[in-house]
Amino acid sequence: MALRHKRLYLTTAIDYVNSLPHIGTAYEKIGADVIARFARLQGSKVRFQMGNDEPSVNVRKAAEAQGLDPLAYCDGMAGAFTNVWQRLNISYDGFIRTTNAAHRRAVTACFRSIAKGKTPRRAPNIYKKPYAGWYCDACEAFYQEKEMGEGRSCPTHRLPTQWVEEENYFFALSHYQEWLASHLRRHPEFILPEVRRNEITKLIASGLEDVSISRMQRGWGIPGRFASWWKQAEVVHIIGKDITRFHCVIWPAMLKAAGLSLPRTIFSHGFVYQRGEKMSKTLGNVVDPLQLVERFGADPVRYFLLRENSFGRDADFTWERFIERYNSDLANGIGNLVNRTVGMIHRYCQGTVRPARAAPKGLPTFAGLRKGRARILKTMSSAFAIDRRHDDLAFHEALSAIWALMTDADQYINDTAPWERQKRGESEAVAFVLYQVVEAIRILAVGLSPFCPETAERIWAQMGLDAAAPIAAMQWRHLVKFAMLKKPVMVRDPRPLFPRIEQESKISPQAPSHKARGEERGTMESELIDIADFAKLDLRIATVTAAEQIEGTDKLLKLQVDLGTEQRQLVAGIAKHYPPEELIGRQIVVVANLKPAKLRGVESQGMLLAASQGEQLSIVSPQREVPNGARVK
RNA sequence: GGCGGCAUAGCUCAGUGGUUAGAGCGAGGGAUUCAUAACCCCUAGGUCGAAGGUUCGAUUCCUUCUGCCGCCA
Repeated sequence: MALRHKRLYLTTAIDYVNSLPHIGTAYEKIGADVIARFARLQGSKVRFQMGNDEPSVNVRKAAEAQGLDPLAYCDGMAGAFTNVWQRLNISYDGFIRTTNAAHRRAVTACFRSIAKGKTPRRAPNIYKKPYAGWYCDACEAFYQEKEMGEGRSCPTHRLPTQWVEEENYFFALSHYQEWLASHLRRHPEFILPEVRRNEITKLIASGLEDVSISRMQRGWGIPGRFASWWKQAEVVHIIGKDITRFHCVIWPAMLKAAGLSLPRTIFSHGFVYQRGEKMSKTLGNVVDPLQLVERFGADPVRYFLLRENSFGRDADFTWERFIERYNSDLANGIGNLVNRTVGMIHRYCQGTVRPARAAPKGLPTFAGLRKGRARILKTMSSAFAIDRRHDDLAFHEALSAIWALMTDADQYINDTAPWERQKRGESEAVAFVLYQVVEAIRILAVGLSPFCPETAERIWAQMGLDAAAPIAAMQWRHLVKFAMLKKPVMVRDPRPLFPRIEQESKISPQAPSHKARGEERGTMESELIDIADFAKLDLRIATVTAAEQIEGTDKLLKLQVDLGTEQRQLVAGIAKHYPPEELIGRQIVVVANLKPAKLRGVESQGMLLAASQGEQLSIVSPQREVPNGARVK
């Protein structure tokens, strides 16, 4: 089954608006968006629904803190949220706010039909019962005596709780226990991945208690918790693993009670950690998706999060890995492939790609093209198949299938070396090689389009493929066919899709304007070292006593150096910059406590320091002569 | 405390009851120049968390332990 349906109703959790979306919130929407886009690519009709959950005590407090009316505050947050989603290219069709009149009406109607109905045990779904207990405003929850800390403080906020007595409406969740259990047995794909399903299965088996659904006086607007639940009949619902319980137990039971159909699947995704730690405002390690998008664009962010892990698992965000992925996969990978291909088409084919049938004789065919396409089709189909055989949404596998074809294309180019054929006048062969590579890039772009829609479009435009058909018109089935081009197309000027992130910016990857916000303090600190780290280096002055080129290499020199107390042999990759004789007698700086290593079979007992940038290189020497063995610090 | 999951190369992860346990990234070397110092080729000898057990044989099965994580109490 799974996404083969003609219609897909896809929803995400609705977000609380007491703080701006962070990268974990974005993870959910990005994952859902990829599903939506893939389903559209397969020809399904998709309704992709997101929203904000507005009325709550915390929101009221946040609004008050800013001197705003709650609704005005929520209006502002709704704008802020949708702005982030738009910047991330989340293709939602509807954005609901729980304060919307339409939503209120729907909830009220839903509530009424629940109230009218009976439980499977023929009792009223909703009943009134006085309730009294210790209540925490911040959590909006009651606590048992034993759960609370000293002075009856709330266990999470450590704030004093209050004794509250109120008339409460209860939903008879306990009566739905058997029904839920059997639904789960019959429809294992109702909760995915399996870990989460098992948790819920056990929770249900251990017994369910009725839940209070009213908190009339405490919030503002619509009554309490009930407002969190949607009334819509959905097919696939994407949520975070923290709210599995509510969305997989209480919500389905209420839908059932209201006589509504259930979602086919509730998929519970993982979290995004920052350097293995939970992101939190107190730790100051919250990664702002907007900042990332402003600096790198939406696609690198989307790509990174989806490439690092399958969707059900936790992802970890670190600047190092982000930059690593960006440079190696995006800049050096897809970016460079498109760039070199477009460049060659300009140079060798007057900027024109011509469809061709058969390869000129003597030219190796691009065997990887067929194979790669088949693999992409297969892997992507199963990666998006949300069913019990495919427990997880394996976005990362889909991406690695796409990348495998990309690598093959690079290899094919190197093997056939169009630049050499061009010199030999084999223009027909050159044109055919490039035509096949364009075909590969076309497949890559379509496969990539759910993940990185902007990039797919840019590739499309740069290759001139939009002259044949807009990428939006591309369907999954177009990947099955080879030779889509009917007539020649002109490529545009090559423009790098992803400029490399250079080494320098590694130290502070975030834009300077954001530094002051102090949001990534965790990252900043971890990239600084303290004096003890520096002290680990044993840097010493030495004089070069002998130097010779290592045979069979053009970069390596073998040096003998006098460290004062001992002689050492070093291997240094500076032969292109220094003839051996120029080094003899010169003083250098040596890392004396470096683990020895063998380079081309020659042992190197340390390394010399040199400064380099681009083609320039200079060894580091003391400005005045000092005794050999002198410590550098 | 109960239940469950995980622990594999520097990093992120695949994987299998059996001759030499894999990939990507990083690192080193080579080759090359169409390209964003890129692409391509070669190089990783890792007690497969620890200890026992089952087996002709275990990283892969079982038990215990340790560490981390999740759910629950």
